[in-house]
Amino acid sequence: MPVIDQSGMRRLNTHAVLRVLADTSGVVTNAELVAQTRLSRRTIELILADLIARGWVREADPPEAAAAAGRPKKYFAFVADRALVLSVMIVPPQVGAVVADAQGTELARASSRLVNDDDAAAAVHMALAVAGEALAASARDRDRLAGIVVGVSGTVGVDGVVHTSPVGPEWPGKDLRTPFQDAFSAPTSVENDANLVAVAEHAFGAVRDESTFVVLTPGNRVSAGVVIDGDLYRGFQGAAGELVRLPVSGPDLHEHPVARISSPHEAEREAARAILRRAAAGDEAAAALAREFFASVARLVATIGWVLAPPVLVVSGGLEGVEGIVRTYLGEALAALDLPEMDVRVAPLPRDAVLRGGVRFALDSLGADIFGID
Amino acid sequence: MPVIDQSGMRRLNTHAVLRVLADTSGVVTNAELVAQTRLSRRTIELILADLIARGWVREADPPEAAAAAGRPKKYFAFVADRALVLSVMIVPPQVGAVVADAQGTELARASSRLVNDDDAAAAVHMALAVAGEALAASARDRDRLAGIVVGVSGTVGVDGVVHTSPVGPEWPGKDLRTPFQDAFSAPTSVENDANLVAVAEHAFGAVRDESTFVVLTPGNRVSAGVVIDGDLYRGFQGAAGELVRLPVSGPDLHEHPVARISSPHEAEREAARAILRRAAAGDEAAAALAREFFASVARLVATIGWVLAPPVLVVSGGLEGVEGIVRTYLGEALAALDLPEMDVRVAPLPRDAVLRGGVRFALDSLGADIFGID
DNA sequence: GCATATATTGCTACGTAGTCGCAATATTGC
DNA sequence: GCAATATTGCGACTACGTAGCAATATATGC
Repeated sequence: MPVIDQSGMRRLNTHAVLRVLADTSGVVTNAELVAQTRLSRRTIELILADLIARGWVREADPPEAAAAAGRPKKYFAFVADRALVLSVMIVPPQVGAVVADAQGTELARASSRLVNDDDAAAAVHMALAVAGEALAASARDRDRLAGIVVGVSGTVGVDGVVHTSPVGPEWPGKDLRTPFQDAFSAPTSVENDANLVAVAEHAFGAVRDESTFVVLTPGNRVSAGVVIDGDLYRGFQGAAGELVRLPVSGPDLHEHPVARISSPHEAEREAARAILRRAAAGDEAAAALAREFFASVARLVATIGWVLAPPVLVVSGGLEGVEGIVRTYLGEALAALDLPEMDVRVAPLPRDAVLRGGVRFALDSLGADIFGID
Repeated sequence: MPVIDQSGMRRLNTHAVLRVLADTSGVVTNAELVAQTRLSRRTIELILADLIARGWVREADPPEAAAAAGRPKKYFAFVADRALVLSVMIVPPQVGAVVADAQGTELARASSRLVNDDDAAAAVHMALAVAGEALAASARDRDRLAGIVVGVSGTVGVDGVVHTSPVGPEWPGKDLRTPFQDAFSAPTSVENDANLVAVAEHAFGAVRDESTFVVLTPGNRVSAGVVIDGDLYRGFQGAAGELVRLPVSGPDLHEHPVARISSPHEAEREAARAILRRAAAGDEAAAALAREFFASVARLVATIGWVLAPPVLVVSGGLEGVEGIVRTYLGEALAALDLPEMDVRVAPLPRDAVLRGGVRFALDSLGADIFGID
């Protein structure tokens, strides 16, 4: 049980004020902060004075057409770029990086492509370069960097070491935390890319309204991101949701033509989508493939359902433009199975899901640390 | 984000002191409380004075042979029975109740047997009577009752209404919360019995050292209790871990003779155990049955493993006296499968697991409420 | 039995943080 | 310009935790 003294109380209340500021886009007044924090105006004033001194808040000009009788309000604005986060993606053949401020606003990005998926050292080297590029492009002081998140295919331990990888044999055992931590001197965490997709679906995707859900990306890169009460659940060695080796998938599903729907290679995704479009257009051979594939996806959904019973399950992946077809075939396949009550949603990946999820995750996991509190 | 003022700070610190007191069996001194809470002695003194006035603490006699140079210490004792919890179990044909104090010490118990498993109304009636009996036997003031937990077979919504039941068709739809809440006027929650077993394994069973684990009770009453970061995970409508309808179980597993190992009827459990003992003694027919059953259990373990990757999975159930045999057969079956890294433990049910788990769960879920704080 | 050593208590003084409320102030509307 | 008004600025107050000194109750040595 935590105990608290006056200075701890002040830290807590300062954090609450900063949270409100960070969640507000424009300028705020004293009165708004009082209403949202339930602290007295005097306390808000004192905390704001402190935050201004520490560079987190600045007095702002009143917005247009904000004139009323009485003494005019003071307006304050959050200095969002006083702290930055870096979100890096290493999903061969793609490498990317985004720099965002403490509000999650993207300030800069950079990306590149790898020539050889399995060359882990080259991939890390490229990712470091791309991250440096994005940081330079943000034109912000590097020592404002408060945290780094690296999203990568495969399972990763809390120590940032890749445990298993669908990419190639050179990846397991690779430490992805240290290079970034050393290069940019900021606390770094490494996460499975599907987990970051789940965070993205939560923050700006199909489950904005939920706090417990599973995001399933079916296909030859099948995996699931599990969020429970708003927190990612990783499992031991990050292996939660690693459904590739689940017996129900069916032994040769990974070779299935439609399974390429979740490939990181756009050409393969497009080939899979083409099959679905042909199926929808009446091609019987394509329809048979689709039924076969989604019967297997449905078995996965049922398995997750009976083990975890998430209120909501999102089927996400390379579904741009074929959501309707997916919904139809998956719905048919699900109807044939015994399922617990749950809301199965089909959604395309939010744009830049891994990188944007990484930004969100970095901000969430840094918590109060991003403000330099406790 | 929570804000806090001085009175909130005092409540928090009072709670911390109460927690230390509740976790301590004997008497404590001022100095011990200072060391454990990191509050100043003065603050401890003031909080203790308040707690004495409110009846939670009394000054106690010094323990034997506690004489040393200097002014003698003051000793304080926690008045554990200032608040009580009631743990009720309705697992036909068994009904039971335990009354415990705020430290979880059992003060009284009562139990009975039902004649007809499926008569839900009679079962509730009986459970209310048994609970009243236990309360009377505790010889404590009834208005000290701070919370009630009812453990029942099947899935239960957060509203205390049975959702699905392995017992019989009369159970789904039955509201189990209201009768107890009304009869004893205390906040009541209804939980799946396997979940309470998981809590018991955590508190005094095979996973005392873990905070994330799954407790799997295989057999015809197969179900799993999922604990994540120390908290029970229920799933939508309490359906998490409801593995009965999972395809991998195999269609006729529920009829399997060894599956009776988790029956609530002792005679059936004994019959299943007898088969395992015969198998261990060299009976080939029995061994074949055992292999068949544990192959199916192993598939369940693998499924849970790939979905959740719990660091630890406990196989629990009516295993008294046959743990070794179970370990052997399960070990063999697991070796034949592709599993994520996890620690699979075989453990007998802790004695009175459901009722004792219920007591623990009641205390945990009441949190600070049991002390009347916030 | 009395003085001394010692550890703990009882209590006062103090600093910090949140709240309350009054007077000063800057603006609009007439 | 003057009244009306909403907000600021700030002093007074209270609650809580902390620091530290003096009083106190016991054991021990002579």
